[in-house]
Amino acid sequence: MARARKPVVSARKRPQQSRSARLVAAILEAASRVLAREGAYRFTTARVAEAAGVSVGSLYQYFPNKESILFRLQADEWGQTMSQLERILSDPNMPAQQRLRAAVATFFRSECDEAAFRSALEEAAPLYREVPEAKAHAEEGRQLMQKFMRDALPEASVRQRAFAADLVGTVMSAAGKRISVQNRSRTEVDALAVAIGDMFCAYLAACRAAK
Amino acid sequence: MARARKPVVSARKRPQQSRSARLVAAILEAASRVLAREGAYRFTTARVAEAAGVSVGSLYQYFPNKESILFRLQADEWGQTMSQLERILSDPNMPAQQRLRAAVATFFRSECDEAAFRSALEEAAPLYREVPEAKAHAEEGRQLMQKFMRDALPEASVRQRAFAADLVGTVMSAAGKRISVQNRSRTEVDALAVAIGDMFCAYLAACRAAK
DNA sequence: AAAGAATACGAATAAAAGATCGCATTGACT
DNA sequence: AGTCAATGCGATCTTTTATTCGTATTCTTT
Repeated sequence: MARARKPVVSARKRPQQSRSARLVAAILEAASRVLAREGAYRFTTARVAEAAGVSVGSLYQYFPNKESILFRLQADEWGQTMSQLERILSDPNMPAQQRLRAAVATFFRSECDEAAFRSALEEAAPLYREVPEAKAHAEEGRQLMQKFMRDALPEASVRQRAFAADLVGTVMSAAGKRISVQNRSRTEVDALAVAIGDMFCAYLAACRAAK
Repeated sequence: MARARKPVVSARKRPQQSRSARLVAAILEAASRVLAREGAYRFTTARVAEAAGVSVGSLYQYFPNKESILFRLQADEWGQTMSQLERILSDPNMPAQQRLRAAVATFFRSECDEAAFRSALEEAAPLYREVPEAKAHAEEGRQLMQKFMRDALPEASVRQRAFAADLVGTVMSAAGKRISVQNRSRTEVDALAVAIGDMFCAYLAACRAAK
């Protein structure tokens, strides 16, 4: 499963004038359209440039390679999702269980709403998964879930909490991605979100009871 | 996310002599090695032919295109996994809950044991997902899980059983795939399998109780 | 061993894709 | 207006990839 070259995704040049900032924005917007429409295997710099109404050369002024565009899309998406989930999972005005249910529902709904884009981004993951920045994201997600578990399983050991966080995080993320691939109706997705939220809560309740 | 050409994976020619049967076997074995080693994006007919010690031309005698090789690998894998799960989930000597736990454990373990191959096969899914044969597989999986639910939720309506089957099937399959990507230790995977089995059982118990 | 079918070969073709570079254009600043 | 840096362009080069086709080899059957 080894990818050949060492991965580079850091920006080649920083846009300084407003037109170049607009250009970068146009590229990213076009890239997400191309990705959603064509899928990861047909995502090419030429197609992105054309969709953005820009030349390939301009594209390569600000992105060192096509992986860096994909990674950028992923990073932006990740940032939004994470801040959303962080807000929900840390909300002090709700009991932990309710927060978890809300997080699942929100996450699933966002996966469903942009299903084509999200599932193509997942398809493209092998192209950027190896870069260090991507691993940092995964770590960030783990942290967030562990922090939540301090509220959900206050009596549990650190080790137990880490395990529960891993379990819930893995299942939630994997199921969410799967849902984006299957592109289902909102109704179905909402029902699954409720059921999976219930499952998590039942699991956590059992953990607390086993104490 | 549209794939361009209409997909064809049916065999071009049937091997008649023993040497050609061996050739096809060598190609498939080499293909799984290449896929595991290089990943889906670097899976090429040239690399497969070389790994098999065979010429590209020979490869194209029996496979119409590279997608058909990937699909064949997937179909073989699927067949094995399905018959394994079918045996476990239909075992009349075990209570339903225990069967489900065993199924999860077996599935996760198999995903873990050939992690590189399985996760690359998943990466390659967009290349063959559209062919009708692949959809038949998904349907087969659904049927199996619904059949199991007749034992697990005997009092439930068909609709409820279908939903439970969908939920359990989706989560199990998605989590299993995710696990193959993360390539974890057997110990970790077994622990996750137990926990997810517990979650499913708790969910089913709750379904029965809600009756 | 001769003949015909099956099989294997791999150089060759064509298409696609990634990335670059020299030149043209634009903007900022004096 | 003039100058210089930043920006934008797209033809072009190189590599990779999928697939084919004419020919050589091997098997089977007589």
